[in-house]
Amino acid sequence: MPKVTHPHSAYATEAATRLGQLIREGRIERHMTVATLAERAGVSRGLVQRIEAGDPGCAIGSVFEAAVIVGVQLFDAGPATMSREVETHRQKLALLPKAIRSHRTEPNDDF
Amino acid sequence: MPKVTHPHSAYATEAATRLGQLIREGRIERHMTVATLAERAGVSRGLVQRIEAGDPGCAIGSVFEAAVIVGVQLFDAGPATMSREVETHRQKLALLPKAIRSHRTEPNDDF
DNA sequence: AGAGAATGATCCATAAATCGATCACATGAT
DNA sequence: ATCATGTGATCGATTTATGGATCATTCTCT
Repeated sequence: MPKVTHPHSAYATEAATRLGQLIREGRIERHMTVATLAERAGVSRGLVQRIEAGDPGCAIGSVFEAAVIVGVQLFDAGPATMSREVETHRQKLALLPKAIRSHRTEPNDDF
Repeated sequence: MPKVTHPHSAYATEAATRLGQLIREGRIERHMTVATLAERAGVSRGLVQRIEAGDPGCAIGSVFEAAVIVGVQLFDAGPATMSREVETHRQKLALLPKAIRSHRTEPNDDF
């Protein structure tokens, strides 16, 4: 009996695809070869190909690294402001509850 | 001699951290437990913890899946528009060159 | 049209991620 | 203060991703 694996939602899958597109687009704009991008990112050429294809199994660190190199902006924060952004939210998170108390009700979905 | 692995750039690392923050924030806002999010995303509780901690080794599909569930928007496209976005850019990419000719010059970085 | 290079796919070996269970501790409600 | 439970960490076993090599094809430039 084959093991059942949980499929990803369409949105998650498409988001990975979209990021792959952005990376490929950025790479081509910069006249960069797949092999060159791979070397710069410190990964193999095959992995860059899977990243650009939107393979959901790729490590997020490798994908983001490739994105940075070809100039893809992540979460509305450029390389200059990302640090500050993280620090700001570290404080915001400190104010939130550390543990969630089960109300035995359905999780709140309306935001 | 230990094998040398390529470290990620600060920006890539911080982007993973930032996404983890967004996910944790979204989860807490919805009064969702780590275990509940894990179950909904089809991954283990331990993996959700690593995702929220910003571990760069996590599969991008699992991270995005968790993000979707707690309502984190990815690449300026909500669940309703992501499909169209991908399709639009598929055509745009088709117009770009399929292979990059090495000019024997430095890759173009100014964008 | 021809040559050289980039791309994409595949295979195997190895490194790494993920799971499931378990434990100690922190947290929030009563 | 007490108690139930969420959280975070760790361990071994297993699945999976990744690297490196190779091959066929497609593309770009001359």
